[in-house]
Amino acid sequence: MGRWEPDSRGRLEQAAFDLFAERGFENTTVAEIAERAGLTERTFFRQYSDKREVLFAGGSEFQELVVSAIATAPAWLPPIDAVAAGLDAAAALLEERRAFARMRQAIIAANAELRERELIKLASLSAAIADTLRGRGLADPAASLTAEVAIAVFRVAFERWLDDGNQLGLPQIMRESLDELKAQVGAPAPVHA
Amino acid sequence: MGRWEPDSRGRLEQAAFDLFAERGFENTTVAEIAERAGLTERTFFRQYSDKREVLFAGGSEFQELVVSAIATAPAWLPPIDAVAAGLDAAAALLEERRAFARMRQAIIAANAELRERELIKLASLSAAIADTLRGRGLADPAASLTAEVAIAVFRVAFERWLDDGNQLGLPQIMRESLDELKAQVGAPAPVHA
DNA sequence: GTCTATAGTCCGATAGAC
DNA sequence: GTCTATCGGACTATAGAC
Repeated sequence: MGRWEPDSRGRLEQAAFDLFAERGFENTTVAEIAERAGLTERTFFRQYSDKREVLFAGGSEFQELVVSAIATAPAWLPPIDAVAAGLDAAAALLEERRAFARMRQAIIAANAELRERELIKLASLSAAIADTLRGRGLADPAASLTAEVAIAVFRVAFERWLDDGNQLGLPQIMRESLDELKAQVGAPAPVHA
Repeated sequence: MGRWEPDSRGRLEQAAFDLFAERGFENTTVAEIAERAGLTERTFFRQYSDKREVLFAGGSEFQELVVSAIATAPAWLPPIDAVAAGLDAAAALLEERRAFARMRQAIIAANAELRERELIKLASLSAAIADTLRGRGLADPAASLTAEVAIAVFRVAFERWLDDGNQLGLPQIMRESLDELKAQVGAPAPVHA
């Protein structure tokens, strides 16, 4: 046991999440978050590069899960199907945390700065996926494009899953979205005169 | 003629661009931009919601160009090909401003906040494209997915065009990227045991 | 056009763990 | 001793309020 209460990170994240949910991101100061966690502003900034980052702390584990699912998919799978395996892994994880995911997404949707931060996290995930695909022997630009497609499917499916009173599970929505995309992209180009 | 020098927006944009290029985004204060443009800090913030926005002022015309190209594409074109027409229009515009585009992209790439802002502008473009596709009668989620694919192709092609000593023109790189994506997504899924 | 709150940085001090 | 985590206060620039 140290001089201080343990798990300062967890306390900061919990406090931030609660306050953002209660009164919104911009009506919450870092000082208030720190105070609720029994810490100081200075400690907050030592743990998180900025105020937004506290909401995205879990992202790196998520990224590792997706990347490792793609990396360990059978070598004979075409890239788009390896990527589908990554989406399955992501879907399985999120499926268990639907209530939390919805609250978190509501906080993010309500604030432009948070939406920006979310996009850059997805871009980072896309870059990591592209890297993994290159590791499977896929050259650029195919690797980057396939990774972007994965993110597109994820984003659209995730939103549909949270949105309405959708009865379907996320894994299934993911697969349907990927099929829909294949249908669109594969549409035969008509012959012009 | 008014009491002040004309074109305060243009002067602010020029001053900001020059200063960002010289010493970087974060080493430039809004006060310095305003001073170089012969205006005050207050005037800057009346024109632009924040310091980053001055670099993205031209974005709305770009968006309108792309959207109108998609909207006016022949109705019998499948969505993915209508979107390709939009990419052609974008490519033609940028092709003429390669030097400017490269400098601007270098400024953006050097700063995380600017990269975030760029991503949200692309997300807004994606939403506008999806809207246009829905106007052509394409239902969701196909409209959103196709729009995301368009952005993915644009992003990858644009980067390749600026990157190396690439001799190819942007329109051609765009088309090649779209074909590459079609090849990846259309790859037949193998049959498992 | 002035005034102010907040984000975020920098320097240093402190106190336990190892 | 070294390492690491906390706290304190002063400071600048952004951005919004008045």
